[in-house]
Amino acid sequence: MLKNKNYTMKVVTQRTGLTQHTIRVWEKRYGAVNPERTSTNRRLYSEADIERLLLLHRATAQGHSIGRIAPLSEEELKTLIDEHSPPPLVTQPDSTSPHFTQGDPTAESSVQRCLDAIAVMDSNALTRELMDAEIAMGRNRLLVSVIDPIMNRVGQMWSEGTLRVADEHLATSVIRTFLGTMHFNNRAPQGAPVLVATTPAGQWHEIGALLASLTAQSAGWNTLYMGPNLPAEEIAGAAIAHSASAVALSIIYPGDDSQLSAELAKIQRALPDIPLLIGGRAALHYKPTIDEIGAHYIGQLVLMPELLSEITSSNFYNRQNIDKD
Amino acid sequence: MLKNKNYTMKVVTQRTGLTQHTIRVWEKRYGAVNPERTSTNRRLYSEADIERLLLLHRATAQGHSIGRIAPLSEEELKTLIDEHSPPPLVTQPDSTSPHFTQGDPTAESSVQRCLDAIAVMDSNALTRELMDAEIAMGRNRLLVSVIDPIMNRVGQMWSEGTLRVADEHLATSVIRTFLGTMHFNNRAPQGAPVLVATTPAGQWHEIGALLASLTAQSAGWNTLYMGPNLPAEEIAGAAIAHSASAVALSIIYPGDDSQLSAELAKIQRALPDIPLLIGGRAALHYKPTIDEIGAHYIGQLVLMPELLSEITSSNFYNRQNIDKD
DNA sequence: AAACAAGTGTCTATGTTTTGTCAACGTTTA
DNA sequence: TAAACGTTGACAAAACATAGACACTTGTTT
Repeated sequence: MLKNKNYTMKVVTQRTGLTQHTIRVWEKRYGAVNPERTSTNRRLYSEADIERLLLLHRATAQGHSIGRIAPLSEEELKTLIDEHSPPPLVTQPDSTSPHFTQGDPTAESSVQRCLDAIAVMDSNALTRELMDAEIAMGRNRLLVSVIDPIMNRVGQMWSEGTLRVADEHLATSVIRTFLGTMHFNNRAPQGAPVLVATTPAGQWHEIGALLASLTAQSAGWNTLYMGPNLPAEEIAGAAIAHSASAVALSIIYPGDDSQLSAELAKIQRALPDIPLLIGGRAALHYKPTIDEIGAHYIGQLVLMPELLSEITSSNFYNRQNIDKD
Repeated sequence: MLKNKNYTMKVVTQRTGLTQHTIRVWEKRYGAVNPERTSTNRRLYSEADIERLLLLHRATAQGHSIGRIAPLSEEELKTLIDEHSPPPLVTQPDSTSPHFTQGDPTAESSVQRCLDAIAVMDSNALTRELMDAEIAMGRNRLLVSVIDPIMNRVGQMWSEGTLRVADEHLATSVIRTFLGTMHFNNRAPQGAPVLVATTPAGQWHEIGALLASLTAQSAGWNTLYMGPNLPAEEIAGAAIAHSASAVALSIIYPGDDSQLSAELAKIQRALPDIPLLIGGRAALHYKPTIDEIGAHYIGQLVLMPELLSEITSSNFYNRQNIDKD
């Protein structure tokens, strides 16, 4: 059951992103929550109160008016928020289109503010914006609708020459830190399946692997993030040592094709029974290799949860050629 | 049963980061701990007491009120702290380092616990240990006496083959994240000198540059960390754009000598008036180049603050003399 | 289109509670 | 004797609470 821990005002503001004033006025005007009080009249919030305020914050951030949604139950709030976020459509990065995430104005404006911060090289502002976005829209949408688009956009601008290399590096570094911090909360459920996430030798960009690891975490997996540029033997060794149920690799840079293909093949050969998930911007270049060794290509991050649940549900053992129904 | 070693007040203040006053008042007002007493009324704290105070300190730093959490058990405190995911780390008043410690048993045991965590690939334990160490010994000592030694030791064990590559990667990744999070608290004093910290092209290991950046931060500088592997033109461009007073580079991997030497020379040529600080494990390999282009070699992280203060005092532009001490 | 009303977040003013710090002064330790 | 430790009482800053005013947006009515 829920332990009735009591949280003070300050903690609630930190966890919900709302101000003291707003929280009190929501209570007074709309009865949004009914916290306990101490003998000296201080408010004491429960875990459920915080959860509820967080949901209300997200819903209002999506444009709903607090007066209408304050009486709703938490279930209703959740469906309300889910209805609004319609991401799981494949949006091919049309190189001519400036619009990336259509249909999600909250995320879109957040992405824009992040790009602005990157443009002026204000790493603190970027971090702040990411933290706000996480509170306002939750982990999944942050990953799929904010960070993934930002990285795509940055990569695109970099290849166009619109963005300085230094900007790209700064952004990558800040986001790397942010994802690493998110990653720390690895609430390990005991019997959960394990995913090993990393980057094969020669591939130094970590963001993709971190995104994969975090996505798997919120799908209930236990993940082991190993950092970038890991040789095949080490990847295989770690996967075996931790009885991984899957291995995720990110490939960003289309380097020496033959060498990387050989690495991939070596990994799969060492782990014949473990599904290998391969994604990242340059993964498409290696599609033939991926198909040949029976690995799984992940074109978009949004598609990953589905694949993960397939792995856990079915006995997905060494089925090399799965022809979809 | 463990022999309860008894610690004096002074030790406890050092290890918890709390003041004498606070510790006593927590005991008196909230019964936070109940230390033994000597026959002459001096307090004697056990290891468990210190642990408990450490937890309380961290929880209060996250916004919980001491009066409310003081009665909680240590288990409850731990879960309370863990629930708080993305907090900016505690800003430690680390100005309390007048004497440099030679033996430093606190730091040594902390290093040992970190290495243990690395050996079993427990990234959460490693992170926790680093957080404890930051609180217990402050930022400066954490960097100089814990993290720097860990990285040296890991590098050494890696080259000896005592440590698996996977371990080394995991440790690097966790520490990278930790340092990145520390880096976020960049309170910018307006007129402070600016340091650009990065890694030249071909050098992918970030830890050294991050350490340099953080060291400069606690010396009062405003720093711009740019991530690894930055081409010479970009380094120069960033330094000029932000009117940097110095540029710090970390070199870990002794790669293609001629190419890196050329990069270094190019950087110094583009920035004739800006001091170039070069450190890292492999920096010694490039000593001739460093001397030739007039850059500064930093053999040890501890030596950096001195060099920084020399730079500020000599540059000393539009600043009036200080007549008060 | 203009005017009005309601909804909503923020701010100020004022009072109470909580909490860290300090001064004063006595005792123990090195 | 100087430094470290102890107790007590007092104080100031921070955190929290309430009430009311204000500005801004939104939606409705005239």
